[in-house]
Amino acid sequence: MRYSKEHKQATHERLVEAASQQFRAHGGDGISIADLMDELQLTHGGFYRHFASKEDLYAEALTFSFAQKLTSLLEKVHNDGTTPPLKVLINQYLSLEHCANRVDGCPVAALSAEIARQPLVVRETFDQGLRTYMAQISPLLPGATETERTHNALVLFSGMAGALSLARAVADQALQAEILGAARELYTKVYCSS
Amino acid sequence: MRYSKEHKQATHERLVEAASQQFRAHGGDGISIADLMDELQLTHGGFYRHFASKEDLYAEALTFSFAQKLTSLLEKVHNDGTTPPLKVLINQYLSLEHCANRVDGCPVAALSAEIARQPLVVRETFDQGLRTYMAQISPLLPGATETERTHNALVLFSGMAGALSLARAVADQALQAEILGAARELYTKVYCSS
DNA sequence: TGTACATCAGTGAACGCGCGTTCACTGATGTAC
DNA sequence: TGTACATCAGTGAACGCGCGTTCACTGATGTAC
Repeated sequence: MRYSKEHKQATHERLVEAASQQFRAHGGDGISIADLMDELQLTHGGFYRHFASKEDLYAEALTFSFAQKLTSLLEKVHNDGTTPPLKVLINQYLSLEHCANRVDGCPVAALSAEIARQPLVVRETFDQGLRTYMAQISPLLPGATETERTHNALVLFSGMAGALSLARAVADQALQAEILGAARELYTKVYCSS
Repeated sequence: MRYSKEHKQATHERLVEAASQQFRAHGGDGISIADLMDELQLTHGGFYRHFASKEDLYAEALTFSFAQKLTSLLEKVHNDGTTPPLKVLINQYLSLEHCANRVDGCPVAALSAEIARQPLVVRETFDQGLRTYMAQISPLLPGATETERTHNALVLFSGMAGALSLARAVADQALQAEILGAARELYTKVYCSS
């Protein structure tokens, strides 16, 4: 073989990571396979040695996005010893920084609307990613039972994703900050009061 | 003239309404001008007698979507004399019916993610639509000042839009109902307890 | 009132472009002998 | 150890398709005389 086994795997992973970022930033229709391959300094023809279709890549990239965002969120939670974990999480999710960086942002905020229109395979991948996401977050939430904590996590995250998505859509920067601030305030009050 | 003045206006309005529904259901890239014109039983060439570009139509359709959704939400609020207005609003917004009917759904839930990637003109139209939307809804919300009520409206609506969008994305119907139910419960508790 | 002309919403072919996907080919390296 | 062959990640031209947009044209009706 021209390339080692590790080389193929590495290219595959680089593709998934690049796609994960570009899909979050521009949506599934917002970047072409040629653009992605360009980013890795490859030509578009080679794409199909790694994936059966663009949809295939989209699904893999989605899983990657969930995992990456989860890691980055929890990392900052653990690095802050003084502030309550959930408060760190909320402040980080609803920050101007997260709002500006769609590339590394939460896939729920960036993609849930378009995923509703995707084929079943993609939507099932989404379910799986969401469930893992929620399972890792729910321990930080109030609630007597796991069901209750998961429900709280689902509502908090869908709510924050909605606020983030709205803030990103809005043209007026003052309104953008207002949305994020108001959401931060309310979710902190509701979930961090205990 | 071949057609009366009213005829042109009528075609224009039919186009905006059809586009408003199709954009909400399929996203801005999800339907073509030819599809839209087909729906009105016209040919695609005539489109440019009514709009300078697809983007132009998108902006007009967005304004229409806000107005239509606002009307339909408030209508049901006023038709229910017994239940508290805000509770009617929440139950309606987070219903399985709204979840299933993207065509007549809230533009925030369907389009905010993609509007973040639209040109400034469209985003400014979105701002305007959102402000009107919020101004009409805020009187139903708790809060001592108008600012406080508007903040509450922004957080409630972005939160509900996020929950709706997530429920639509999810493949598992049980999870879908769980998300809507949990969100209904929390928002009712938080905003309707007074 | 009747006639010639102007208007313009709508028609449908055409253009240019980008996209997802296919395919014959390349050539460095692994493997068989 | 050295040589011939097989492999397959990556190349780049090509295909077919759908899309937004343009444009010369149509023809029913409004308007000028």
